[in-house]
Amino acid sequence: MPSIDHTLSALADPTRRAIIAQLSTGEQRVSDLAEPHHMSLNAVSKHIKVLEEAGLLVRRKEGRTHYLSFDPEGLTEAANWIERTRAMWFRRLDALEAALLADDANQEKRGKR
Amino acid sequence: MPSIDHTLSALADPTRRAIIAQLSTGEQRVSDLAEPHHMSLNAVSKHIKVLEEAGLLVRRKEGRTHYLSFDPEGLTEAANWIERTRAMWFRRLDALEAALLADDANQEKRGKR
DNA sequence: AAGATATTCAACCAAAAAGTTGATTATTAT
DNA sequence: ATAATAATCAACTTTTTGGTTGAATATCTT
Repeated sequence: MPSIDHTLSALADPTRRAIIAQLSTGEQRVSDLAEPHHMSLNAVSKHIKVLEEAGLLVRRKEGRTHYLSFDPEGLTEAANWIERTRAMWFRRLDALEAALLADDANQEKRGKR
Repeated sequence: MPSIDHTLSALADPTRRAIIAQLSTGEQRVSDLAEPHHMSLNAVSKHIKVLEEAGLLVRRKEGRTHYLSFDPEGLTEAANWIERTRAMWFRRLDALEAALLADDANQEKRGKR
């Protein structure tokens, strides 16, 4: 069970986000994923491992080659946290607005009196 | 201009997410934010700085005390990245499904022949 | 003017992250 | 059987991170 900590820190690295983007067209081998990045194959292999442990990638082995694909399920917890946080904020804003409106109404009354 | 890297790695720390949660009820002083965490005030002060630099918090100084509040705007870039990524995946799934349906149709034809 | 309070700055430390190179394991091709 | 290919493992280095303590700065209170 990958935690939200893992997911978010996995996503915080640009190379890893690039790898995810590379998988938009479907599964890719480790070497294919590594090719565009100017760093060793080993380094990319490690990035893949991090993404995998974060639940963002799944690996399918076929002989000596490993095929990686993106698992969107890995994103949901993080996405939910962000949306919840925004929502809590908008509730706050709404409350504020309501308070302002109530105040306006009071002003109105006082003005008419 | 805080990058998405900054935002995501800021959010990857549980203490920092907790701080954001603490701000759901409105602005708080540094010491108030620090109080529930079992670590030094200095440590929390640093976490706040990280969140601030990531564009997730804003600081208002009033005399010697600093009031922090959450800035939901800081979340949008990260939220967009995640949503875009999910969307790109669902497009892929849709394409796949379409292909399968087309295949089914072919099977159907062949069956009837 | 002193002292208390709110906060940051600076220097340090230990652990984790991101990269490297070299060796190892498995699998496939000649 | 040998050699080539696909990938990981292991050991090491450098940088970054998350924490500490102690000193400094700024403001408020008496």
